[in-house]
Amino acid sequence: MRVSAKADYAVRAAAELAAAGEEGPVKGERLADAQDIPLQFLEHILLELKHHGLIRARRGAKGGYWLAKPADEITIAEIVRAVEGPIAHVQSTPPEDIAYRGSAQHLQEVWIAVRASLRTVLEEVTIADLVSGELPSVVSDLAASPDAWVAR
Amino acid sequence: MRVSAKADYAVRAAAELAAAGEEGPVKGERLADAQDIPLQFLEHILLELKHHGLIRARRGAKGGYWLAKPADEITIAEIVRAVEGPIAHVQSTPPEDIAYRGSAQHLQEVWIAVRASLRTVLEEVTIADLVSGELPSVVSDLAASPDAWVAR
DNA sequence: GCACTCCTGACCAATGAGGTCAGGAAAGTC
DNA sequence: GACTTTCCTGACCTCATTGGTCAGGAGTGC
Repeated sequence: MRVSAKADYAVRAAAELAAAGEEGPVKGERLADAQDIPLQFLEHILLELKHHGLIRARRGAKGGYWLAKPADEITIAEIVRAVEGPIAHVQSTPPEDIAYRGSAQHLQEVWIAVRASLRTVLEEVTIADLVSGELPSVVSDLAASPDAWVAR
Repeated sequence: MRVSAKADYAVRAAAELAAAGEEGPVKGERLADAQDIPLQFLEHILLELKHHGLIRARRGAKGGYWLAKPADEITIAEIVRAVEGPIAHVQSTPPEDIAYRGSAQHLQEVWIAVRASLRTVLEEVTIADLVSGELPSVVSDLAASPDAWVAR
């Protein structure tokens, strides 16, 4: 139930690419500097994003990375899945494939609801939303409650 | 973003205890059998739940475990926190303590919303709800959508 | 005294997290 | 063609976590 450094880094790098927009390929080093991410680690992450078709790259002088799609067509969920794998799996199996016995019968519905609630946030926010700061209302409503900001 | 075996096991054991109700202490072995959980592993988990004040136990013949509070006062969130630690931390720090730079400024709100959405499910469902199958409407609504049951 | 059951710490193998290092392979420049 | 730049890739490293097992100690009830 935690967010890994990799996922956090990947989203931040994507945001930086979106902000760069049409100004041509952005070097890995610039992304690393802008977001304070270890360069060599970031390169591995960018490679994964590339393999999943979310970004593209060119080598050599004038080389760098750019988004493979418009920023408003890339969701945070896609990025998280690319680097962390499936969301909200239980013991590494998807919740719809689990059968519970006895008193735990209905636990499956709970894990399904957990995944669904994560999706309502992660699949709703695009990189463009993130950069502009205009988050979908589902999300800004959740983040607006003072309760959401306190630890438990 | 995954649910560990420990959390899954812990919730299932708690459900079994709730179902046993007033019939006195339940042996670890019976819980393990009923929910198909490795006994020795389960014992460690039950110990953690006990240390967090969620269950109680007595040794010896006629010994066993029982819930420390009424089942409708124990939420799934409490159980998950007891065995997995804080929910939705980013790189092991709570989202409210992270400061993002540049284009990632608003990422903090996103992670806060992620945590809030998890809480709306996990803090709403009690062990009593789970056993009875009458889940809160927030949760059953989420689980009712066919969309929630398909992988991505 | 004895059986029963929980309690606890030590241990273990496999995996993931969070990186670093070294070199190779394209792309552009002179 | 040589050189520089930048991405690409695999190997490696340390440490913590996951998902357990094992062995024994300590209460409890009869």
